Amino acid sequence: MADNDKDRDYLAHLQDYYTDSRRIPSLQRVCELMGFASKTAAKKLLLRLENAGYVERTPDDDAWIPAPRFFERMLAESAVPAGMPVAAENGAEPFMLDDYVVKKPSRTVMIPVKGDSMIDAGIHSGDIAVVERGTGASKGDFVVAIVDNEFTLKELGLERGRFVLIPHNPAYPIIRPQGELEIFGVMVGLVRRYAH
Amino acid sequence: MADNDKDRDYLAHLQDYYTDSRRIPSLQRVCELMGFASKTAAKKLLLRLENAGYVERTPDDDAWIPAPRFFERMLAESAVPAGMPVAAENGAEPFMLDDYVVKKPSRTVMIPVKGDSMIDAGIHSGDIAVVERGTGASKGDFVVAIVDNEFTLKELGLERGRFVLIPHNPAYPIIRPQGELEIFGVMVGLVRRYAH
DNA sequence: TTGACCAGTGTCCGTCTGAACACCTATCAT
DNA sequence: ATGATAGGTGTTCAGACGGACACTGGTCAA
Repeated sequence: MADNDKDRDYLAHLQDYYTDSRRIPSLQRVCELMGFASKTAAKKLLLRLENAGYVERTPDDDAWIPAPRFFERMLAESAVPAGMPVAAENGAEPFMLDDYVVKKPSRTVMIPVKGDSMIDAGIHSGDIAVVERGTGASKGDFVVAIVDNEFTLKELGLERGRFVLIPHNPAYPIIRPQGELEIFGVMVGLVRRYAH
Repeated sequence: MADNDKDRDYLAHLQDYYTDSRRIPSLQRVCELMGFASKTAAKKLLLRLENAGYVERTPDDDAWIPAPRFFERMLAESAVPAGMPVAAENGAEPFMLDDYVVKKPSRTVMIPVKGDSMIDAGIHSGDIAVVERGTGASKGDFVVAIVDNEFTLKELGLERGRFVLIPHNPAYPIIRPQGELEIFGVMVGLVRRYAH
């Protein structure tokens, strides 16, 4: 009932196709992708995947669309490569990147990081900060504040009862806002991409 | 050439449809949605939206798919500073992070980072490395290698014609493998979560 | 006034699509 | 041995789909 090895491979092909084309292909294209000779095979495959929770039908029932599980990735257990590369896939559990880092989608925004004021916290220029708005910030949180009409990512500190913004880079000074400190949101995650 | 008021409204309908069905509807359904009587109107609308960068064709040119601008949302509420950095709202498209960091789903594995040997590169213990397998690694890439039957994340260096593994932490030595260097994959991304 | 432009109409047509059905053939428990 | 099950083939068929084309009616600048 669950997905066997072959279906897993088919699913991988579908996922690759989806990242390129952002849609589930037609039955004919599924045949081309998987090497099927008959559209019936493609349809049965999709039904199997639907049963396993990877794809579903639109509300109007006129097309296939990815279901949440479609975007699962494999999380390896770093401790055990166990020699064989294949084994790494065995010791892996499903993992959803977006769910991992985004808890409140409607209140979450991505903000590119500029500058190196947080470099000592492992936050580089060009990284993307995952920021949750409307959440109460407390001492020690990394927050995106609005200072001088600009976004600033800093650690929220407390100094004699007043909030201050602490950079993680000795070259930058602690910011002590005179008026009210306007906090845009709390940083809940970080995403970085390595070009290569 | 840009979008006028009416097209803006049409786009909103399309976006609503997309959040329900996660696909761009067929020309006929566009007609139903917008109240068109002729499919030609629908097609021309899509062409206009394509021109404005909201939708695009699949690589195989056999269907419409949303383009990046399709997921734009006005961040209008709450006085946003002028010249604010490009903030992509999530909400409508819950899978943006995944797109951002994963290019080849079938070959991508998430591996939790252990230890602080890459701390100077902004990679902390507990972070999750996004690793692409089967991609040729070259000097300067961050790679996951298999050393002593364990995963190791290091920079791939070249030393007198031999590959070496360079940690980004002065407390760790450069690893010079005697035999063949077994490379599991190339690090293409990083995901971190801040508990709060 | 005129003409260009553009959103939208109406219609035709080839083809791509998905549904349905009969059939084949490994695998596997009985 | 023998069914039953399940993945896959081959074929037919109605209709949905998108492309193309001629046309209409507003708007706006010349």
